[in-house]
Amino acid sequence: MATSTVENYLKEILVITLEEDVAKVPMGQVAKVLGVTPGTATSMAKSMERDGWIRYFPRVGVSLTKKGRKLALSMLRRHRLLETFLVETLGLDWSEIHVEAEELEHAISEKVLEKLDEFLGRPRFDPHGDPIPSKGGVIQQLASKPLSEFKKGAGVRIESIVDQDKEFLHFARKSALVPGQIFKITCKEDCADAITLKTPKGKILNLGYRSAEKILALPCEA
Amino acid sequence: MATSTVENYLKEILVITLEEDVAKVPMGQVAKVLGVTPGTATSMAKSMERDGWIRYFPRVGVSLTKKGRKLALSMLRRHRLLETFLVETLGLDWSEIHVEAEELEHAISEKVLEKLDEFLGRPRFDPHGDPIPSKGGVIQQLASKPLSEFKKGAGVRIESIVDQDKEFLHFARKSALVPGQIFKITCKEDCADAITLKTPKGKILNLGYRSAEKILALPCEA
DNA sequence: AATTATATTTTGACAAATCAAAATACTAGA
DNA sequence: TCTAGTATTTTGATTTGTCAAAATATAATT
Repeated sequence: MATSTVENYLKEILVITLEEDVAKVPMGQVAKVLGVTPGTATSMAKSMERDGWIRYFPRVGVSLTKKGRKLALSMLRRHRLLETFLVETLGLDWSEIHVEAEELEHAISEKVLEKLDEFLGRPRFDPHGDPIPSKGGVIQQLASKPLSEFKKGAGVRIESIVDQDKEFLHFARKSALVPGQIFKITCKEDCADAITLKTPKGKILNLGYRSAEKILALPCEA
Repeated sequence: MATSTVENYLKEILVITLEEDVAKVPMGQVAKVLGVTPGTATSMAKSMERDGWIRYFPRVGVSLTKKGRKLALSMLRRHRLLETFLVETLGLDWSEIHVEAEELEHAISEKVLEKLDEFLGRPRFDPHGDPIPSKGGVIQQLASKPLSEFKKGAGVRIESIVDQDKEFLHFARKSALVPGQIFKITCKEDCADAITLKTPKGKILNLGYRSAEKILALPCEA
């Protein structure tokens, strides 16, 4: 049985692996996302390798074993289903759910999770627009990319907000930068690092690249 | 901040205090309900006293401080609200909810709990019939007593099932021994340690004292 | 009261998860 | 290639919660 610390390490390693599409995650990054010192991450890596959760390549990084990936996916499923529940059923604020789900995901059993999934109508995406892994551990990976990487004139559908910062999320929602929302990129100026979006209704929105990089979107017919 | 181990100790000490109406809970009993060795309970008692959760009387037992009682009541509230949610909303089986709530109660925040309470319509009793402490920490204590302590001819209303054993709960439900159900005690034989109940509809049920002790009831007009 | 039984406490040990700070290895620039 | 800077690992220490087994205190029985 994995402790909830181990579950956290696994989940974060998986998320980085998926998001950055890398094979091995360096220890520094692991330490950073988990908020521990590098030394702690190293010693955890060793004990997790001992228990068969990950492979540890000294001075290079870690990757998930089959067993580790399975549990990591299960944690991600829990996390995202719980976020969905917190928003859809209990009406919590978008910006609060991450922290809450972070705690609950370690306490909810498979059985309760299944009931919850059923109760929610087996959603495929969480409120941030991220895909919810299936019970069997299949995760639908979308080829979404940051808003800043689209070309002028492109139609986009917001997929997810990378930055979980409370204030940023608040701003995003105020500006209709929510998963599912469709925009057209009407203007893009690399030198000024500015991008201009337009909703189908004609509403205009200006973003700097720093913000545009935090918003993932899919190409779509505008 | 209390660890979830401390939360468990506090909750169990409170439950014993309420159920047995005693001032101090001996260490042996603490150890037993928490499933640890007596030595562990003693050392926990010391550190919990150090942190102001309980008062520890060597060779006698422990009692809750104001601060400890407050947290214990909050844990009990969490536990019972969660049990209610698991049964009412997710449709889990009566016999499964205790274990599940035991985990979730440490992970759910005040904020989520409030939303859940609202969602459930602010219930006052959990599925076992036990009172749910209010947000302010008020718990409605009923003068219920074991079925075995009523006299022949008495009318009783089942209040709760003490034994959380899966099989016993199953049996209880099958036999209509559920909170709210009304019976009349038609026969009671101390020597044979047997008790006979009758529902208003005339259905007959025989119980040994061992079982009858596990079922709490209130006197009522039969 | 003396002995036996039971409950509680002590002691010494352990695993998990962490930190700070020193040591080491790697990388990139000059 | 050498050096300076960065990333990683080691080392030694700490806290929490636990156990087993020995020691001690209290209660019960004869």
